[in-house]
Amino acid sequence: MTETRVPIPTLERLAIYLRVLLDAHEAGIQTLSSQEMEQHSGISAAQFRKDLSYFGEFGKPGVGYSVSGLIHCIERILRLDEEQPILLVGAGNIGSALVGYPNFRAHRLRIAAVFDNNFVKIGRPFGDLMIEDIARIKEVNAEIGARLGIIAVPAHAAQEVADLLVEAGVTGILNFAPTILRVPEHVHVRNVSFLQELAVLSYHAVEEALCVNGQATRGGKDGV
Amino acid sequence: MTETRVPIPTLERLAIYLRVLLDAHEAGIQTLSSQEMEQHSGISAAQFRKDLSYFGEFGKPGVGYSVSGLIHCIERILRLDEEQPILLVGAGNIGSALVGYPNFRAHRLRIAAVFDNNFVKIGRPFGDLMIEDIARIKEVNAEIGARLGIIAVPAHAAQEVADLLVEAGVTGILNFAPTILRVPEHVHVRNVSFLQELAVLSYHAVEEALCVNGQATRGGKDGV
DNA sequence: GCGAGATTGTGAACGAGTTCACAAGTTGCG
DNA sequence: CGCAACTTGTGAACTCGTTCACAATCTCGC
Repeated sequence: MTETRVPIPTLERLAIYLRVLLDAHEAGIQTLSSQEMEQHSGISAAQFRKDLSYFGEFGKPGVGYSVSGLIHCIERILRLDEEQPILLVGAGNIGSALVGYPNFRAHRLRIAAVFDNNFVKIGRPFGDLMIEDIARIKEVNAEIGARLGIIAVPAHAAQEVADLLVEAGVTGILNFAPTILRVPEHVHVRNVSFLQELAVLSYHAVEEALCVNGQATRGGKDGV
Repeated sequence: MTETRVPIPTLERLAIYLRVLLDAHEAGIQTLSSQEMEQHSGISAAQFRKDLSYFGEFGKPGVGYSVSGLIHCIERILRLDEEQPILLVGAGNIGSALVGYPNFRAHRLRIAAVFDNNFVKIGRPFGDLMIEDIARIKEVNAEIGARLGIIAVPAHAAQEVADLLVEAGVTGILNFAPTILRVPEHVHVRNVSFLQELAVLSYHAVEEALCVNGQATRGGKDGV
């Protein structure tokens, strides 16, 4: 148990490995080598071994990794070995998609409560939950004890919601609003931005199109 | 992947700069220094200048950057200077959230068509579009000419949809399905995975909780 | 017009994360 | 048992992106 800092990319990949392992388990496969993981995940065998080495030794030389054993280990590492309750703020389009997202269950993630500030929405059903008043978030989380929160509100309200989540005891925030959140040192934020993703693709997609035409890749007008 | 002269993190940040600039423009600010950008974006001034330096010189020493001028330049770099049509595949929860996402317009991204394979859904209205048969995607895109596609279907159907998108002429894919897509060399894929993001947060959130019992916390900046 | 103050653009130093390469461990078979 | 075929775990080399530091450039006030 060497207490080295784990790179964030490593954590991101752990989730990918876990998905591949769950698929393999489903398919009845009992053992997997790093080589096979490379084929299924697109991540190099060396990278896979290195990533795991941050946490310990899980494989057997000459054999590979026990699928069910490694599933268990990664789940423990990612704290997915027991149910993680999540607070969702924002009962709009994105919130709606999230409560209906079927893949959470396999990772023991569960949206435990939904909040909004729109008094028309408060009290209405949302998935199999009921929309609660954002003003009651601290009170509600005193019972739930969630450490994770999701912000799915318009940008102008995001910072205020973040403050409320932190106050309610949340230490990890998944932010769908296009804003930089300011949070205390001990709180972690990850942003999901469709626009950002599409912008990067937009750059490449058209770049590719220009390359195909044998044109210069910079500055010129694209011929119609 | 093709040769990447510009680092991908740089492209991701360009989208952030653009957002800050649009806000500043809205607020009537006409000039911005890299220092001020740092305060608004959380990205270091040096990083900001370095990022821009990949594409040319946009600022004036002693003054800073013209807000409207830089907006225009970044839009051109990201190919957001004229409307980008997008094909959306999957008229489920996520697709629904996407067509209702209000922030696309500011970036001139427009979902131009929605496809599904469920014959019950085909022909029904979806936002201000009508759901079309996935079988007709190539035919439809012959008119639209979209280079970007979004996959918002269950994992088991994602690869098939990717193949269809590529065949229809798409060169950039935003993938919401938890699967590794295999695509030709010239096609770029970006994956959006709620589970992955939450898994990373889960690790940190509980880690923090454990650290509270005696250990110092370590500040982490998350990419945006 | 000129010096003071501000800010950019960028080569160079640095560092985090990836890839490499190989010793050490495991299995199976003759 | 001993050798051949595999596979892991990991220090070391390397790559790529970030940070630093400073010359060059620009504006403003006097």
